[in-house]
Amino acid sequence: MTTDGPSATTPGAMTLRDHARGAVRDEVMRCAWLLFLEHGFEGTTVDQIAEAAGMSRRTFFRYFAGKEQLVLERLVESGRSIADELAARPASESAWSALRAAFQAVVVLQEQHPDQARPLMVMLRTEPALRGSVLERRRRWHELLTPLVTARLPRGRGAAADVRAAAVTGSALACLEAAQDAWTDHPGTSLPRLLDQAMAAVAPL
Amino acid sequence: MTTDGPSATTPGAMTLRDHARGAVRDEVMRCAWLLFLEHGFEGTTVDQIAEAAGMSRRTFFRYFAGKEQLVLERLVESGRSIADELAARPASESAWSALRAAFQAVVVLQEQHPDQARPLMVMLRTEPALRGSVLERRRRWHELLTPLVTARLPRGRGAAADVRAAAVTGSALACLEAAQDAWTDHPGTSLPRLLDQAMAAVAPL
DNA sequence: TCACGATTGGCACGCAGTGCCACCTATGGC
DNA sequence: GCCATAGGTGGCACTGCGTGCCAATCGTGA
Repeated sequence: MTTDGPSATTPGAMTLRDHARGAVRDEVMRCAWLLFLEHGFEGTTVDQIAEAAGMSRRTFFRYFAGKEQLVLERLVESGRSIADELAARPASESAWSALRAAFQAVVVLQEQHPDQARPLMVMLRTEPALRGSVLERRRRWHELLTPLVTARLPRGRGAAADVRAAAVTGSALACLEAAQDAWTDHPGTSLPRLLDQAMAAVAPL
Repeated sequence: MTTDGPSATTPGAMTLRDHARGAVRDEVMRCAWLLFLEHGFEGTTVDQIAEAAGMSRRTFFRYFAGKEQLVLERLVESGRSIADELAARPASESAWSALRAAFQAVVVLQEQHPDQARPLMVMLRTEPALRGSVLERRRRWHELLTPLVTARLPRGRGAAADVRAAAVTGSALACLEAAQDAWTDHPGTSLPRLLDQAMAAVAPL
């Protein structure tokens, strides 16, 4: 019994239980989100979430490893899509340009649903307890993307190869964050445009 | 009564109490560090730290806002020094080069005391509870450095100016982290050299 | 109908952090 | 010397998160 959802080892085998489990998870996240919007993240207790979702506190912890997981869940999903996009870019493309292109799907998705994305962004920066989750997301995306970036960099040996790919990946993610922050602060701006400006300010696209 | 140490509003007025308070804080941090090395961060309880330092649990929380603070303390200090170095660089220097130079002091200091720095780095990456602290440090450094970086960038207007400075600062910090990570993983490497490689891989120095 | 596994909920922990209050101690005025 | 005051200290109780354990329950198949 894990809290990771449908077993990742057998992706094709979605049993009836897995579907039910997924539905329950979605419902809990929906209830929790409403409470977060009303009372904030810290101001909402697990007991309240469990009650709103119609389950006991103990059962809640069988579906989610913790309260943070409710927020983290949404963030980590996009990482896979970025990695897929990056892998699909032509091999001739530079790492920086490929990363910019790989971010496009996430950025567009975010801009299409500002009513969902903006409150989330605000909450992530407002609530101190959630700052760890942001780093966690960043870390996982970094882990996912770094090997793909390595392939697009001139060959190096030893620690030099590692550090370059990590630096490029981390910088790109920093640009993404900067763009998202600016977009959150300045309503009416275009997120893809901000991302272009951010990444162009660091290295030529 | 705060937990921020000597009152920041009157930096010159170090009363006798402030000195005593500082000494106690140092001693608690020393005791805590020994326990962290032995049992890990999560494996050490506040009660153990308080007992080792010869005070009650309640009193501990009057000196530190929480257990994380014991680790965070050491990290945030360096931020001021980086900001000072950056402000002291010639105005003609590019933002990227100035940032590289501003990191030098911290990087050299870290390399001079690997026996202290390495376990800290390892702990920061190993303990999930400390990941939030890392982000917190990063965030504060970012806040400190961004305005200084803005001055070294070509003029922009509105959100464009903000996002560029934030992106450049964030990228530089990402390079620093990448270099520190590689240095932690590969004993015997030169941290300043790794930082050069990291930053050069993103933008020309 | 029975047996089996999975889910659930309740209970009791341990740990972090906080508010409140009583105690002690150092300092200064009388 | 005596007392008043302020600040440090410790104890107690409380909320909240997260976990281990166990009994009750539900669904499924034999």
